[in-house]
Amino acid sequence: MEERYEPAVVEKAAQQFWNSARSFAAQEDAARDKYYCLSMFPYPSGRCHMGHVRNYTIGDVLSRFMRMNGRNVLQPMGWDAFGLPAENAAMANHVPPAKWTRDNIAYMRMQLQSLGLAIDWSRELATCDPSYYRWNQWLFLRMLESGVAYRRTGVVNWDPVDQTVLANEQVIDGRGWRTGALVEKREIPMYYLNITRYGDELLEALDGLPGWPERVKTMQANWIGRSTGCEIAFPHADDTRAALASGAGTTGGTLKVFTTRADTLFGATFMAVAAEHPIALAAGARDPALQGFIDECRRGSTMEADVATMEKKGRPTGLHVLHPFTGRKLPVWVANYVLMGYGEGAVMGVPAHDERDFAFASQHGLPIETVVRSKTGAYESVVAPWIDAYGERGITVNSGEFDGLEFEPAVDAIAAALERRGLGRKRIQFRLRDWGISRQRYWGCPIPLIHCASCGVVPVPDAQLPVVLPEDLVPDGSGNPLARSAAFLDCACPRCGSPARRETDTMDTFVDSSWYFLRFASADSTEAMIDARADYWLPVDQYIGGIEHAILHLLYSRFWTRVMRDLGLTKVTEPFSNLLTQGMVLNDIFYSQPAEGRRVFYNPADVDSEEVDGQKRWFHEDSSGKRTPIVHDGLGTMSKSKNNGVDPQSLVEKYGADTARLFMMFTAPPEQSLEWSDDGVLGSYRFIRRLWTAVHAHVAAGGPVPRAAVAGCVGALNGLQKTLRRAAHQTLAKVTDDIGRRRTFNTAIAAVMELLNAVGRFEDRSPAGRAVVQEALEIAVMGLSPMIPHVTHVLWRELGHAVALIDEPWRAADAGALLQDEVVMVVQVNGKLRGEIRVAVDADEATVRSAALANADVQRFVAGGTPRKIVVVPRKLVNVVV
RNA sequence: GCCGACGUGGUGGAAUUGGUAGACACACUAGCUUGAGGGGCUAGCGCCGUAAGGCGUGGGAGUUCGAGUCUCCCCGUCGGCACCA
Repeated sequence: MEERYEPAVVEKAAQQFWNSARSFAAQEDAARDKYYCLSMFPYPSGRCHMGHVRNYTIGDVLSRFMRMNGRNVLQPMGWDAFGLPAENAAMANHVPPAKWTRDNIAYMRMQLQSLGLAIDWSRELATCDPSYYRWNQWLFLRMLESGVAYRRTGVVNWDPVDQTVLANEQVIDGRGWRTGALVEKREIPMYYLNITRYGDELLEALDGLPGWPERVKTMQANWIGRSTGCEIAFPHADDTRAALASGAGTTGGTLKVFTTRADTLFGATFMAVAAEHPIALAAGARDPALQGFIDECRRGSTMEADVATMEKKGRPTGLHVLHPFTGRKLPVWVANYVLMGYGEGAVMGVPAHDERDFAFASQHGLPIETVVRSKTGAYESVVAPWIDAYGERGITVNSGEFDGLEFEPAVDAIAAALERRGLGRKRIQFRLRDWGISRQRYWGCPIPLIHCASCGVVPVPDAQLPVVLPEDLVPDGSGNPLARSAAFLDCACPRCGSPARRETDTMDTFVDSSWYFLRFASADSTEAMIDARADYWLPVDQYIGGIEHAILHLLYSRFWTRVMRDLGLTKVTEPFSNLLTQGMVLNDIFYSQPAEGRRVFYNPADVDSEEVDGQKRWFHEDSSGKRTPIVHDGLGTMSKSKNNGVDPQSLVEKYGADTARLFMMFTAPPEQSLEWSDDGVLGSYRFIRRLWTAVHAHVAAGGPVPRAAVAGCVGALNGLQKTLRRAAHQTLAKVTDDIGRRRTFNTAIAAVMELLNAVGRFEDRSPAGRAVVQEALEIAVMGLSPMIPHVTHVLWRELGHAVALIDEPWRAADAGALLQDEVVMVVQVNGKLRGEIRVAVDADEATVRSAALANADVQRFVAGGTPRKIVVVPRKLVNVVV
């Protein structure tokens, strides 16, 4: 055995063994329990960062652990290969997105392989391969047939200078990121998937997912946001009716709203509608000032966070509706915080009992009328000046025949009365909205439709799938290059044969990632989207990915799997049995903002700082010595777009993959977010080297001790030998529990470090002593092997084993080795630690009490007082209360 | 703004079911080693205090014999908010 640990040599040898033995090629085997372990596939951004190392090492630790525990493990890998960054890179470098993407995949595949992951690479897929995305298209057509997919208009960000649709990420402070032009909202036709149809099921099924973190289930439940409320119709007053009849031509006679607080209906003093609402449009047509306000509302962001934080603005339309019970005329306002896409595009304003309505009414001098009082308090007749809205549920007042009711009876009574008049009813409403999948972008899966002048929108026949995306186009930032590609556009109408045009919109990349986990089970199938092998492997037993996917990706995947189930393609309903949400790896974000054009992000490694008047300033100095002042924008997830990733490659080259893996697993538990720092990498490296040295010293001193010889001397160990053996088996039990149940790899590693420290202090070189050391080293090596598979693979051989470590069964701790005769208990006086006692492990409570009271330190603090109470926690603690 | 989480020594973290706060490491300090460069070993290392002891888990209150852990309020940080993935 080499005395020196050489990571490059060790890692090459181990990887060559696994490759030639095909250790990680997964085969369906009905006789064995399968374990499908999946880490979320990466976007091929160019280079891996430490977040990837964390994600894939966690999956690898679990895969290797489960394999050694007898499971038939599948761990595949693929590439989420469509998306916006490829188009941005294409614009910057004048390279087609396809080439950029495939080059990135090649480099990142090499990086992942250098980490020694136990992956079945024969199942690798990329979502930009026609053999993959043809099934997106195929299923989309099935969804159109079943009505799950449908067409309607939706709102997008429009850059008027580039004449192009912008992603939310490309809108910065309301302006296009390249042009700086004020962004406008624009309504265009799009395709939607009817996820709300599955809203109830997606919500209720969360209870059947015990392997998911509570926080994720809570977030999903809140996102779906099922609420019971009332639809209420406010009849148009004469002025509104007249305006609509002459204006937009809309009739219908009422203004509909949805509310969860029908009990406050009598407190409604105004109505607020979205800028795009028919009443707003009709009023705007007659009032240029109002039209100006409506136009202003059209600008600005479509993002909920922006809408929720922007200044609330509104203007009166001059039109009115009638209260459904009192007939009172209520003014209709246009408000920028009411969005057409949510609910009915209109809300009733109840300032006394809603924060936002209160702020709006206060600002515009609208009446505020109390209709709910608290259950406990007296009637709170609140007169001006108002302090705040009373938003709690209470007892109705000033509500005519509905006075004196609690929340639920009030809602029920009001809903029933509305229904009798034909002006409303109870209704269930979801916060969840249907999923718009159309993207006006090139680098995505083409939507398989054809536009024909005579037949309209015609689906591409299955036999003509896939609609292949041309891979040689280079986007330039203005519009979709597909729309300028005659080779793509021109086709014949499948129905009438006349010349027609292809749809140029592509699909949201969330479509690609909503079913890849199913495809891995039948990755080579050319005949079908998935086949019977999916029923063997699915559901995914352990899914691992960043907490940032807690809602969208996971919800879309749950939805998509149900659609496939309902089409008879799979028996699976829930795709992921257990979910581990990995915490984000954070790093500083730095950018400079030129007077014109887009922000430039700087990697933290390229940023310097100085103190000026006690204030820290950041700057970037280029090779010519020119300094650019830089803004520090806090901490954020490592990403390509923020240019704050740390490439693991230099770490791997310097210390080896095992050190990189060990460090990421040791530095924090997996679910916790982590501020990147490489302090401590060296410590992980030194630990591996200590492990190597310990095995080397043991083997050099007389060779490995065979297993039979170890077993032979267990019955006749002396005290110190027994103690080390107990420590070894306690470590094994803890490592098994920490990996298998708790998923706290950091504490598993710490436990092995302690064991190795104990081995280092153990100086007994007798045959029995060497046998105990052999066993302790085997436990250390096996226990760490899921984390540092390469070095442990080699060390296992050196410890005298012919079978490769990855093919060994995981050992169980010997219960006999764990037994103890005595325990140390701590004694508190009034809750403060005062002493220790040593008692037999099975001592009864009376013995423990008297031992505690007899302790000299305890007596000093009891100081003649009488114990009022003595609390005994068996085998742990005694608390004497004086 | 809304939804979800997190906050413990100089640093990363440990404390698994309400029961010894700081395991295991990093950094630092001192010493040893005639293998100078990220070497090895030993010792020290929460704060105040000579000590006895006191204080201490973002801040404030509460429940309990006992709170890092449970409850309430506040502050800060991170993730998500539907076209980044």
